[in-house]
Amino acid sequence: MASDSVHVTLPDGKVIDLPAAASAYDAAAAIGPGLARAALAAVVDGELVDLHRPLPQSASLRLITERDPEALGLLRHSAAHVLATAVRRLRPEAQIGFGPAIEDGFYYDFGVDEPFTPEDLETFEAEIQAVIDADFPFEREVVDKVRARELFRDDALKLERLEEFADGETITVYRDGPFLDLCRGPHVPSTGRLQHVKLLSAAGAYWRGDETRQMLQRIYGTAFFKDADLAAHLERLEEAKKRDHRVLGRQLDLFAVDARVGSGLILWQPAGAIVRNEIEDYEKELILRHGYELVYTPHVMSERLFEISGHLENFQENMFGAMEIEGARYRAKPMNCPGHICIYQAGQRSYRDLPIRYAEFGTVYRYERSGVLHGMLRVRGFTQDDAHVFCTEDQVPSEIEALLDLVDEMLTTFGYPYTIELATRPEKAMGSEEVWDHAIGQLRTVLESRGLPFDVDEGGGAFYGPKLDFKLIDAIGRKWQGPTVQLDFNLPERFGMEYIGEDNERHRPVMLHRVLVGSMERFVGGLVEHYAGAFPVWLSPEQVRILPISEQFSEPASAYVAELRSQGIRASLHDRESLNYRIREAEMRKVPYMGVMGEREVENGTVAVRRRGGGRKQEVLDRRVFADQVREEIRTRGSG
RNA sequence: GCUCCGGUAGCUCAGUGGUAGAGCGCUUCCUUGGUAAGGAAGAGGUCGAGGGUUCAAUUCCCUCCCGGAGCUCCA
Repeated sequence: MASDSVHVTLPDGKVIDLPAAASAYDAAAAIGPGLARAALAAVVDGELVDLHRPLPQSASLRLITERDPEALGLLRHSAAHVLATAVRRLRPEAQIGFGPAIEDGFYYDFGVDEPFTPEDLETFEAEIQAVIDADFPFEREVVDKVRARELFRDDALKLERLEEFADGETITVYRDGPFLDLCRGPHVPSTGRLQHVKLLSAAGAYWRGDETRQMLQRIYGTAFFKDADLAAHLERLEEAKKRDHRVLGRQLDLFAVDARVGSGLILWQPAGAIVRNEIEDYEKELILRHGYELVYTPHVMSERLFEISGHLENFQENMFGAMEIEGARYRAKPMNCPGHICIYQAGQRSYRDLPIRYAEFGTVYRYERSGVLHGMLRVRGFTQDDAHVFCTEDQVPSEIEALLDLVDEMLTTFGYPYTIELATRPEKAMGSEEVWDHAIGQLRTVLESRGLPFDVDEGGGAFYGPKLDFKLIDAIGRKWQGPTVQLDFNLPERFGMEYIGEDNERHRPVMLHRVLVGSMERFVGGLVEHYAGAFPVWLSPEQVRILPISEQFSEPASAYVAELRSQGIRASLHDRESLNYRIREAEMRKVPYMGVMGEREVENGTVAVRRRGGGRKQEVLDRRVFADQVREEIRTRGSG
């Protein structure tokens, strides 16, 4: 065996020997021609690298094919380069920014004088195909800073990035055909490996995300290995569009906005108000059972309160401006916590009283920049299902545990799987690092002791404390902001909160902020998309619609509607137009149950029940049996 | 807030330098129907607001308001 040969260890433990300077591709070829064709890149000693990179003398090797989880990101990153290649061919003057792979695709930022149009995207797509057909190899080159400056002498944005490299740090560039980019890599072997690339949209994006910097034009796209996967992805986008809560909100008369009311302020129509009220009723029942007490606090409060709380100092840019009454300044509250603290301080508290758990559906107002407003999901006025737990430091872990139970029970009711994130100290924060570290440690300990998996969101905490964020996963796999639990050692300090301990001394309580749904507006907006407007029966604005075959049967039908209503079921009568028409109306209105009554039913005391989305299938039931079934479904908050 | 795109009937949208159309919805009438649109007639619009250019502006220009795709931020 020659001393300069290469030994690679494969995942299955098998060792193969190759000539010096052999690449992962050579290894693949040695294993079989099929693998050599399929290989896209390799993981060598744990690092993802190009397929044609020479291997070290001794290495562990795993070949990456399109079946591996790393493959899509790799493909899309290469697709971004192919996009830039195409754009540069057609627009040589375009400055190149960054072009990474992102969750569902990739983007590339360009500095151009004129923004791109939809027609431009079509032209670029055609050129992308040409670049793919040309099958340019992706070639990696290691360069020094001097050489890199020379290569990118006309690319101001790349030069700026270049200066951030430390002296001696490895700088790599990638070339595919005519295009050269400063890039860490790795890439697929050649542009021909890209097959199914689709450009999706173009929009402005600040250079490096900094609004004081130049605005670039970002092109978003996606890429897949299989045409069917691309088609499925585009279908998912269509599906998301169909579920858009703004569209369904209008169709189902759930909520409205009105320029006369103002941007980012929601008008809840009766149907939407029912959904919201059901959630609030459910949650009240839930939290009262879990030892909470309901409180109410004003919407407008003296500005001095927010000086004490620190909101004026830390949150002012998100607050509505002050209003002046008799020389005193008032503010719309941006959070409910100061009010709840004042209620705590309305009396002397003993350790025997703790934990105290105050809950309020508290409406808050926050200034949000106009560009971020979005339907019900991002607004300027919203109602939080807010609660604050005041307890001793010793009680924190058990309170967190109780909250984890509460969150789990609620999210299960709505059919949301979820993930947990632990968010740590942000740059702008109150309180010492020791206090923060201690608080973060407590949250971490509880999660770990329960064996719950979680991610860490560095710097994602609120200014007054670390938090646990729950992310919901909806019916089409998207993530939503869910419950949050925030630990706060700071506000009790600022307000000088106290309780009398067992030792008859004054002690400072710890405070937990928590929301379950977060904002009623956002949560209901999210639910609309989650259920695609077809709410489960307990949440449906209209639960049963009774359709007499003809007006001849309106009277018994109307009597049955009254009977259902008297049992607490939201039922209505629709007796105009043809039956076909009314069935269609009810289906489009997403009413969960339609009850048809004609001669047969009237004679037999039955109702022909058709389920939403169930087509012509019907079930003839005794009227009382049907009412009982619906009531039971409502009572158990079934997800049907 | 910034870049770009848009705002015409309640909704979805077409259209034009000479003050406007469709479908759905709404109203009325006819139809009395067995599981996703029965038929007819009618009402409904200062073409987002203000200013400018023009003999004439919904149409062209400017400013503002509102919405959308993003950037940044976030419950």
